[in-house]
Amino acid sequence: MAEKEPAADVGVLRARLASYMNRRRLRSTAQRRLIIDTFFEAPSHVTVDELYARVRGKDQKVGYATVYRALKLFTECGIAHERRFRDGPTCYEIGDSSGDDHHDHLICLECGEIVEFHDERIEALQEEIASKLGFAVESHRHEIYGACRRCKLRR
Amino acid sequence: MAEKEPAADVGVLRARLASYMNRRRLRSTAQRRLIIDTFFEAPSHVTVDELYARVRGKDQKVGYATVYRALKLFTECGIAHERRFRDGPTCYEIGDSSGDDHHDHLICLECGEIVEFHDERIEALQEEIASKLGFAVESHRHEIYGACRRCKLRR
DNA sequence: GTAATTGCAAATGGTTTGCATGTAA
DNA sequence: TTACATGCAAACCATTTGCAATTAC
Repeated sequence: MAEKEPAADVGVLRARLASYMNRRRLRSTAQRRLIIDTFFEAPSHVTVDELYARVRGKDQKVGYATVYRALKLFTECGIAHERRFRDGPTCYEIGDSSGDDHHDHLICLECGEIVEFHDERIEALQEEIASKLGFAVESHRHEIYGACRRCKLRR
Repeated sequence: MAEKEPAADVGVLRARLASYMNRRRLRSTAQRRLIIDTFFEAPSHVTVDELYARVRGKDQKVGYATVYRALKLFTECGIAHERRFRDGPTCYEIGDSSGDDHHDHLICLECGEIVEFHDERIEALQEEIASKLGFAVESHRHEIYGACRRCKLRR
């Protein structure tokens, strides 16, 4: 898994966070700056523990709760998304800068690799099914579990 | 939500449980019989708390852990399935007697109603997407959240 | 009689919160 | 100066487990 893919436009995400914090009169502290920088450097899906470990690697004094609170803040302002796959721990993914970044996930059951996908045909079928059953779709979650290429070959 | 839909063939489910218990030399106790009967009478998706309350309604002495352990047993032998929607509590659904009962869910965000669906076209698209990305599909989870007919009208 | 089962209470694991202290604005 | 933020420990919640007593077989 690459440490850093093209990277959603980090500048836009920083701006969105800044604007949200401004509106709410929240403060820019050393810890928050450290956590946000660390979050952007990390792989696109991190657990709280992983992020906490990375943050602690740079500053031993940051508390666990602070990382939790920061991730909650990032989630609220839309620069991060909470994901809970299977029974695994909650992980956070860096949000797309467009603000409309819906996608679904393929998860490798062996190595944990996560690949994103988006397919309009499936989206359309969902709408069709929902309306047939009388539902108005608001959101959805679609996860496919299996073995990634590498793990398939390894066997 | 109906208390009881046509009901997956309860007899078959009971037989599957019995056979599983036989194989493992597990015992038929009053508590287990009570819990299984209560589970079959309940709506098709119940949380542990709901089931526990129903069981307690019939026998004050049954412990919480016993209900948990029974549900774990039902899940292991395939007559029940664990589902975790959104952040809500884990709920258990009565398994289909056929043993091959894959389906996905539409969940009403207002009243919690759960409707099941299955669509071969989506299944096929999943396979297509996965194989394009090098994955061998093992299972999936697909949940659509929105407003059910009744809740849409109520607004 | 032996091993599985139960009920209780205590332990667990992940997450949140209260509060005194620290600090950005 | 005055909220907001932090770090810690304690609280929380859902779930699991250890154990002595009970019960099915």
